[in-house]
Amino acid sequence: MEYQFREIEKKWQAAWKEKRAYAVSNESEKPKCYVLDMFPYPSGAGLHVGHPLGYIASDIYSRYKRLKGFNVLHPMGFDSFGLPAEQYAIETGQHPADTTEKNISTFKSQLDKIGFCYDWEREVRTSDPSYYKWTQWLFLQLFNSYFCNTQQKARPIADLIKKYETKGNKDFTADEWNRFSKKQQEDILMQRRLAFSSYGEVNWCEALGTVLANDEVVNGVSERGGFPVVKKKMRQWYLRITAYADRLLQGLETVNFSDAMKEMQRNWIGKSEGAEMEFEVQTTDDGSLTTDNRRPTTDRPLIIKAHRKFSVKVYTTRPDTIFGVDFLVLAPEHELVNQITSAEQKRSIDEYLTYIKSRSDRERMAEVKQITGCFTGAYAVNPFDGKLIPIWIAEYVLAGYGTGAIMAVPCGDQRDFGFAKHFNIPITNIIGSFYNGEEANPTKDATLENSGFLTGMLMKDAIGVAIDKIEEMGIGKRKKNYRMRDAGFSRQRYWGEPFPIKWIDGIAVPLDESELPLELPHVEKYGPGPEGEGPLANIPEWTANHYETSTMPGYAGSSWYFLRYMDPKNTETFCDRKASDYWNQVDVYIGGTEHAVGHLLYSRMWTKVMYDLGMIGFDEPFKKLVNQGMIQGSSRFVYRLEKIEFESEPDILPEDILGCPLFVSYKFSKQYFDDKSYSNPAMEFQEALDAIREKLKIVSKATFAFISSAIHVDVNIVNGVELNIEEFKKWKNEEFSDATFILENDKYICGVETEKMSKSKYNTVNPDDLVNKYGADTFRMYEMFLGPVEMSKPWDTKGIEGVHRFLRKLWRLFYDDLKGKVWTDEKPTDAELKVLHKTIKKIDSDTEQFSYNTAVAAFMISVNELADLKCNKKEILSQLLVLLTPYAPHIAEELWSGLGNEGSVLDADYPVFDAKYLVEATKEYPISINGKMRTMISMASDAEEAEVRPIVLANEVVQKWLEGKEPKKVIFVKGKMVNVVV
RNA sequence: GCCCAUGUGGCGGAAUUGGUAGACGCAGCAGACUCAAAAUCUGCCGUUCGCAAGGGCGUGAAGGUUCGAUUCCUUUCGUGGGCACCA
Repeated sequence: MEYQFREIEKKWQAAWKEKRAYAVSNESEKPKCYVLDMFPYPSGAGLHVGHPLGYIASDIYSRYKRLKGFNVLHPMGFDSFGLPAEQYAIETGQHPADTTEKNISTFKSQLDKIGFCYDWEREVRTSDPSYYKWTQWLFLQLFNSYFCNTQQKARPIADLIKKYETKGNKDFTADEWNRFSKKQQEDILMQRRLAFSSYGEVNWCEALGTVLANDEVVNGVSERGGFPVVKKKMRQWYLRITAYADRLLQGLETVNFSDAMKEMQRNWIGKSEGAEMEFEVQTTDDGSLTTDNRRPTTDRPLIIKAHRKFSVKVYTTRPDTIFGVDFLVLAPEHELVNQITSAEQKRSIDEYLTYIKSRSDRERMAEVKQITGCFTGAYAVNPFDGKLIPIWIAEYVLAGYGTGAIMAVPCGDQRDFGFAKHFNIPITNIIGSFYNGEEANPTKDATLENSGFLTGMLMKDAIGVAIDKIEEMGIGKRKKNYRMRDAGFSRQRYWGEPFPIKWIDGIAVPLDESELPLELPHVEKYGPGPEGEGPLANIPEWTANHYETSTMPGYAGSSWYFLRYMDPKNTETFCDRKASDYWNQVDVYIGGTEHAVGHLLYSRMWTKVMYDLGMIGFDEPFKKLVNQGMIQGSSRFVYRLEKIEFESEPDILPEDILGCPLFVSYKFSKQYFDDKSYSNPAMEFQEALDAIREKLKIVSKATFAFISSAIHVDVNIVNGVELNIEEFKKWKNEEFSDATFILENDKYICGVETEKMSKSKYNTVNPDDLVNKYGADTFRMYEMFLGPVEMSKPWDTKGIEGVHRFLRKLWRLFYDDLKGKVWTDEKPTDAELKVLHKTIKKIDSDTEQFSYNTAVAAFMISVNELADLKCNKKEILSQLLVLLTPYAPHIAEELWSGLGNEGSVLDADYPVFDAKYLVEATKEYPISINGKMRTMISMASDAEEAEVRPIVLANEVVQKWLEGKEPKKVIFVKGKMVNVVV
C-alpha cells in the first residue's frame, strides 16, 4: 500500500465539508480562541507560494487549539474593494464587481486545496452591500461623534450641541451659538467630528485628469505616461485619529505585539514635547515690512514695534537653544510666505515655489543631501535678545508637521547646520567646546553659553526654564505634538464604499440609517470626473442627489471586519453584542509587517471609538500579533549576448550573424561580459571565445566586444540553477525556439538573485502545482520547514522533496508497499516511549510558540528514530498522529482511521507529556579547556562539583592540555558543561 | 534621509537564550539493492595543515566585556520592509 496523497486528500476534504467539520458555533461550553489572518485582497494574479505562509501558520495554530479543547473561530474573507480592480477595469472595460468575483473564486479554490479549516459559512466581502451597509453605518457613527477632551473618549455629537446651546464655549456664548446660521453651526461642529471634512492636498495630474497615489508619482511625474504632477487642494474626508494618539500609545502597553512593531507605531504617532512660540516679524514704525538687515548694536538699538502685524509661530522640542537661533524656516506652503516676502525676493521665492509644487513629500524627506531653500527678505525678532533673524523657506520643513515653521539652531541640528553652511548664514555657538564647527551636536548635556538668562545652565535643565519664561512672557506655551496626521479618508475613485452623505448648501448631511446601504451605482466608464473628482461625479443621477462623489479608502472595510466574522449574517446590526462579548478580542492575529502602521492603527482606532460609544466591550482589537515574513522570489537569469562590436562595424547583434539569439551560461557571463559599460568592452578569453567564434563563424582575427544582458527566466523551467533548454525553447510562445547556447559542462547554468515575488520577474510559484505534485500535507509542512514564520526568506522549490520523503517514511511505519499493514498492537518499549514523549514535549511547546520549522524537524527526527527502532506500535503511532494533525491533517486522518480509531483525529485527545520517560542516569559532559571543547566524559546526572572535579582532572585529554600544571580554575555548570582554565 | 528587521556551510536553516557552532532538510560524493531505472537503505559532507593521531581558522567586518560570545556592548558594512491615495 503506497501513500496515495491525491486520493486521501480529496477524500477527507470532501468528508470534512460534508460533515461541516469546520463550522463554528457562537454557543459553546469550551473556552474560546479567535485566530485571524490579515484580510487578503483578491488580486487577479491568484495565490503564489508567499501568500499561504501566514495562513498555514494560523491554520496549524487553530487546529492545535481545537485539539487542546478550545472553540476556535478561524474565518476567512476578502477585502474586495481596491485600486487594482479599478485600474484593471479602466484598461479592459470589465466591471470591477465581475473581475473581483472571479478572483475570489480562484482564491477560494486555491485555498481549499491546501486544506484550511476555515468556516466558510462566515465569509465576508467588503464590496458586498450587506457588508458595506455597516461600514457606512459605522462611518455615520464616527461622523456623529466627537472626542471629548475632558473624558478623553468619543461621545455623541448631540452632547456637544447641547453644551453649545446651553453654555457655549470659550469662543462663543450660548446666545451667539443659537444665533449662528445653520451653516456656521455645522462648520464649527465639523471641527470636532471624528469623521470630518476639510481641505487637503492631493497629487493632481492635469494630463490624466486624476488624483494619483504616492507610489504612482515618480520624480514629480506620473508613473504612467510621465506627466507632471502637482499638489492641489481638494475637499477631503478625514478621520480624527490624532485625537486618539495618546490612547493608541497607551494601548500598546496592553497588547502582545513585538517590540519592533510597537516601536514602529510609536514612531508613526511621533509624540514629542516642547513649546510653541511666536516670533514677531520685523516691521517699520508704520507697520510695513522693512528689509533692514543690519543687526542691532548698542549705539543703534533695535526698536521693537508695537504692531503685531505678522508673527511666525514655531514649534520646537528644544526651547533651551533659543539663543542659538540663526534663522527661521517656513514650509513653502506656509500662509505667511506671500505676506512677508520682500519685493526684491519675490521673484526668487516664486521660482522656488514652482519647483516645490513638483516635489512629493517623500522626495522632500528623502533627498536631504540636496539642500534647497530661498530667503524671503523678511526678518523676525528674537524675543529674548532682540536679534534679527532672517526668515527662509525650505522644503525640509513640512507644512503638515508642528506649525509648519521651525527655529533653526545650526550648532545643534545637523539639517539646520547644513542649511546654514550652504547659504552662508553665520552660526552662533551656544554650547562652547561641544560644538566643533565641523558638524552640529544635538547634545542635551552641554552647559549653555551666550544664552542670556539661560547661560551656565545644563541644556536639559534649561528646557523647562525656557518654557516657563516663554509662558510668562505670553509669547508661547508648552505643547505636545504628534507627527501623526489625521487620516485621509476619501479617494477620488470608483471601487470603494460610497459615503452616506449628501452635500446641501455646503453642509454635509448624513443619510438616515434606513437609507443604507447607499449602493455603488453601476457605471460603464471608470475615468475621473471633472476637476479631479471621482468617477461618481460623471453620473447625473448621483450628482442630482448631491451625493458625495469620492469613495472610502481600502482601510474602511478592513478596520472592523474582525467583528463581522463573529456575526456575519446579522441584518439588524453590524455585530450582535452577545457575539462580540463571547468572541471578544482576536487572540492571535497573523500578517505581514507592511501593515504595521496603516491598517493596524486604523482598526485600533475604530475599536476604541466603538468601545467609547458602548458598542463593544473591549478597546484593543488584537491581543497578540504574529508578523509573518515575506517569501521572496528567487529569480533566475539567462544571459543574452546583445551587442557585438567589430573594429570597423559597430553594434551588430549576434542574431544578425547567427540568425538566432545567443545565450551564454552564468560562469562565462560573469567572467567575461559582466561589465555593463559598453565603452569598456569585455576582455578576451580563450575557451568561450573559441566557442563563440565557432558559433558565429567569424574569422579569428576580428576584434570584437560583447555585452551580455540578464533576462529573467521563468523559475519553473529551471531545475535548481540548471536551465531546461527544451522548456526554454517553448517558453513565451517559442520566442527563443531557435536560440543557441554556450554551455559550461554541457549545462546551461542560470544566475540567481533574491527579489520580490512577482509575475513580471517570472519568479512566482503557484501552490496549485506543488499541491498537485506532492499533496497539500507536504506543501503545508514544507512552507513551515523553510524557516521561522516571522522571518523573510527566499522560496526554493527544491527542498520540498525532503518533506515529501518524510511523509512517505511515516506512512511506511504503518503500511508496507508489498506487505500491506505492518502496524501492531504490541506494547511499546521504554526506548519507544522515550522517543514519543521527547516529541510530545517538543511539538507541544514549538506549536504554542509558532516555532513551526523546528517542529517539522522534530517530526522528522521522531520518525527517523522510530524507523531505526522498527517501531510499528499503534499505541505510539496513534499519539504521534494527533501531534501531526495540525500540520498534515489529511494523512493524519487517513492513518488514524486506518488504525481503527473512533471518530475524527481533528477532535482527538491531545497527548500528555510525561517526564518520567526522559529521565537519564548519566550525562555526557562536554569538557572544555579554556572554553574550547576538547573531549566528552560520561558522568552521573546528579553528580556535584566535588565528585566531578577529580574525574575531569584525571582524564587523559585534560592531563595532556594541563601539561602537568595545576588548573587555574574549574568551572562546573551542572547538567551543562565543564570548563578547565589553564 | 528617517524608522524597523536581518546577516551562521554550496543552499534553507538549528543552537535549551552566555555553555559541545552547523540539529533537520536540500544539493553533492561514495557504496548496497536492480538487467536497468525509479524508489529505498548505508557512509561521507564548514575550511585548512596532516598518512594518521591530532591541530589551526571559522557565525558580514573591526574592537570590547567574560573562564567561555552566533548570543551582551561599541563602531562599521551589506540586504529586506515601511514612510500616510497599493493593500
